[in-house]
Amino acid sequence: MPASIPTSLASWNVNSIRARKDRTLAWLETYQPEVLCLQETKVTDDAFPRADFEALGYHVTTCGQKTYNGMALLSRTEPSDVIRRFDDDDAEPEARFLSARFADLQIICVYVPNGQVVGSDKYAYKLAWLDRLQRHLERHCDPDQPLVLCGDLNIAPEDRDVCEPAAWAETVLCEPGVRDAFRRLCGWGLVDTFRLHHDAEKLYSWWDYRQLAFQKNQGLRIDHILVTRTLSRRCTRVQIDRQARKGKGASDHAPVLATFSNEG
DNA sequence: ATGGTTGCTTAGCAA
Repeated sequence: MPASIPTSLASWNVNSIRARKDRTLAWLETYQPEVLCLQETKVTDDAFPRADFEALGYHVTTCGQKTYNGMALLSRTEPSDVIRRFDDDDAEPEARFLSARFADLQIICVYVPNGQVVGSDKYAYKLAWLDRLQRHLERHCDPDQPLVLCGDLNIAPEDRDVCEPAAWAETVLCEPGVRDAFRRLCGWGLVDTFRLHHDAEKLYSWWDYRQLAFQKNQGLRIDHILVTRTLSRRCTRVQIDRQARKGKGASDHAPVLATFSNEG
């Protein structure tokens, strides 16, 4: 078993790293994952509060922009082969794709476009973006090698991932087009680690700030850790940390944490 | 009831 396989890896849409810095630092100290993939950092690379995370012993790899989107990879070891934005388009204005290598392990962190409303220009962009992600995997990655694709996919893959499936069915998080895209990613060779360990369970990773959605548990599971076969065999546990969504000053997303063993 | 909440940036957008 390669030594580079992390014992644990997490993904969290923090909805601004500057607004969530203290919560993120505290969470890291508690769970101490090998890698934490952040989305919606909402900050340019030069303004990312990297020193605070480096002080905890993490390398900080950012792919940010002003105001919107943005990701960061916090990791115990330093990555190589960092790719920011799809490498087939240097002009891509939105920071939504960050890929890095840790020895023989490839990690791709994504913040998939939300899409706003089915039928809108933004929704067409979401579907096109998901196609580009699929193409990236097909052209540049190997499903037989250790690879993690994680982040805010803005897709609830099945009805069991949705509080009220009928009410959400025609929204940008659930309608058939995005669920097809999710299935195509899995068809390439990815496994939804959460469903390895939670079958019929309805657990969510995002709750709207409005209408007391969290208190009423009106959520959806749209944040995912997908892995190739060689890693799914070693995935021993996946948790969604609801605790982190609680209280004033929380992100509207909870972190997802996957644990791996070195035994295959 | 087309609302409501949050963050960034400062009235409006995105989620």
